[in-house]
Amino acid sequence: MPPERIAADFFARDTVTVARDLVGCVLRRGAVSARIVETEAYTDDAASHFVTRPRTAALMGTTHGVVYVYLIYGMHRCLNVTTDANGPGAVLLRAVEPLTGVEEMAARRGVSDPRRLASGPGKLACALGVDESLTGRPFLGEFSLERPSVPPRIARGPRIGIAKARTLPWRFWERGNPFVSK
DNA sequence: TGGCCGATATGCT
DNA sequence: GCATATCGGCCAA
Repeated sequence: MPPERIAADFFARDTVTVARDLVGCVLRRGAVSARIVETEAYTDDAASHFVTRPRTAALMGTTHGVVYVYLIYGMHRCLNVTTDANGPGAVLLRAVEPLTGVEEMAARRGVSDPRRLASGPGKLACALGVDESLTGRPFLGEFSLERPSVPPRIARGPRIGIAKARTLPWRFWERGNPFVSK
């Protein structure tokens, strides 16, 4: 039985549900494939770019299944996919476990330790060769996604690196997976 | 383990 | 003009 390929309506659903369901999915881009092990949901909460960057993150409110990439700290990029056909939302991809194309990711990152290739949002975007030029493109035009063959053990807790809305448990990760960010 | 700091787009005063 | 940001690498201790 072949793995189930995800279609665009996957992203039309509630943002927190999409964030949870993305954990364990296999992400592909060219020769690179990787298992998503950590995500975060952002909607219209106080930490969301839909609120703090209403102009640049407007596509959170007008689209779903679209890539949103932003620059942070002047040098790191973060990869998001917009969600929810009925309201603003996006999911931040925070960490992946490399499966194939490891040399390509290592070359982009300048490190070889697999655990350091994509165990954080900035590292992930770098390893996948993602930059701001992808913003606005259909996510499934740039990547493909497959559902997990076996359901992952998912944990949840507060999001990382934010000052506001710190109590919302909208970070999801695969429990025990060593490729989750620290 | 903890502290420091880079390098820049964005939004606010 | 200024403070800040969904971070990560390096270094001292």
